[in-house]
Amino acid sequence: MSSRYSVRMTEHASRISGAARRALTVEAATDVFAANGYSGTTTDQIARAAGISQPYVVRMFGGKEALFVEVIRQSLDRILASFSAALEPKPAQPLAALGAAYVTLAREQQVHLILLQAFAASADPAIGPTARAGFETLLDFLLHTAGASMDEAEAFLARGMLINTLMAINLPESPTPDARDLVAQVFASTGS
Amino acid sequence: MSSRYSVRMTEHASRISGAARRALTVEAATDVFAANGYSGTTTDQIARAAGISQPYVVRMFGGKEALFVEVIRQSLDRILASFSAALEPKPAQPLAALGAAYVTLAREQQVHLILLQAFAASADPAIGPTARAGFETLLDFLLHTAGASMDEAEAFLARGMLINTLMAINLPESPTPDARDLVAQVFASTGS
DNA sequence: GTCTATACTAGGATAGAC
DNA sequence: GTCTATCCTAGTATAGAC
Repeated sequence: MSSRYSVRMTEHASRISGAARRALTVEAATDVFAANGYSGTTTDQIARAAGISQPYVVRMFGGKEALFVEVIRQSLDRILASFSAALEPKPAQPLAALGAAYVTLAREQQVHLILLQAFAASADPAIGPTARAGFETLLDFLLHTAGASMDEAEAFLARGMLINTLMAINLPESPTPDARDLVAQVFASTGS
Repeated sequence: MSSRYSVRMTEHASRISGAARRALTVEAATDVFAANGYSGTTTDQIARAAGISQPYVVRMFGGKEALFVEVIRQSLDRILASFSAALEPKPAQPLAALGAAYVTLAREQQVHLILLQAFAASADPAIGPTARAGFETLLDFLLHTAGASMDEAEAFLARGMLINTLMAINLPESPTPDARDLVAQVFASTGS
C-alpha cells in the first residue's frame, strides 16, 4: 500500500481512552464514507483521517463493513435526536421545524451523504438491512411522534431525498438559472 | 482474480459487430453497476455478465470510469426518450404520465439505480459533472418541454428521488404496515 | 474483434511486539 | 491501547498473439 507507513507514528496525539478514540474514528470515517461511499473508501483513508494506523481501525471495529454500519447508526441517531429537540417546545409547523433541523445536520455532519451512500450500498448483506431499518424508523417517527399524516410524511421524505441529491451533486453551486431557482425553492421551505 | 480464465473462451457466442458488442456490454454493465455501484463493481464482473474477457471491456471503453459515464448517459437518454413518448399525444395530466413512464423504466432498465449510483459517486471527477449535467437536463425538460411550473417540477423530482430510494432499499417488500402504506401511496400516484 | 498472459498496485485483514 | 510487518487476494490496465 504505497507509503502507508512512511511517516512513523512515534508522536501519538496523546493517548486517549478507548471510547474517545472510537468516537473520533467514527467521526473521521463519517467524512470519508460520505465523500467516497462504502466501496470507494479504504480503511487506510479512514486511519489517516483519524490519525491512527490502518490495522487498528480494522481491529477496533472488526472490519470495514461493521464500521460503516456503525457510521449509519450514529447518523440516524443524530437525526432522531435533533428531530426530537426540534419538536420541543411544540412548534407551530412541526414538519418545517424538522426540515430546518435536517438541513443543519446535513451541512454540519453530512448525514445526507451517509444516508445516500447507505441506500446506494444496499446490496451489501449487512448494509441493506441497516438502511431499510433506518428508513422505517424515520417513517415511524414522522407518523407516530411528529404526528404527520401519511401524505405529509411522504412529502417530507420526498423532499429530504431531493435535498440529499441536490447537495450530493453540489447543485447549489450551479450557475444555471433554473437550477438556482430550484435550489432556492427547495431550501426556502426549510427556512434556510 | 480467482479463476478468471479457468474456462477458456474458445467457444465465442458468434462474432458480432463492434457496435452490437458495445451495446451488449453497456447493457451488462448497467445491471452490475446498478446493483453494486461504481466502486463496488469490477470490470471482471461486467466482462462475465457480457460473456467477454475482462481486458476487452477495458479496451472497448478505455477504462471503468469511461464505461460508467457511458452507462449514465444511456440511462438518461432512455429517460428522455420515454418521457418524450409519454407526452405524445398530449395527455390530460402530463406529469402523471411521466411518472408512470419513469416507474416502468426503473422496473425494466434499472434507471433509478443508475441515477442513485451516479449521484452517490459524484465525488469522482468524471462522474460528478456527468451526474450534475444529467440532472439539469431533466429539470430543463420538465420546465421547458413538459411545461411544468417550478413547484410541479420540484414535487416531481422529489417524488422521483423517493422512488429511487424506496426501490433501492427494497421497501416494497417490507412487512411493516406503515411502510406498505407509504409504498402504495407513492406508486399509486404514478398509476402503478 | 477478441483472447491469453501478466505486470503492478491497492486494500483488507492477521500476527505479534510493545 | 496501538503500532510495525506482512500476507494474500483482488482488480485495473497493458502487451502482444491470433
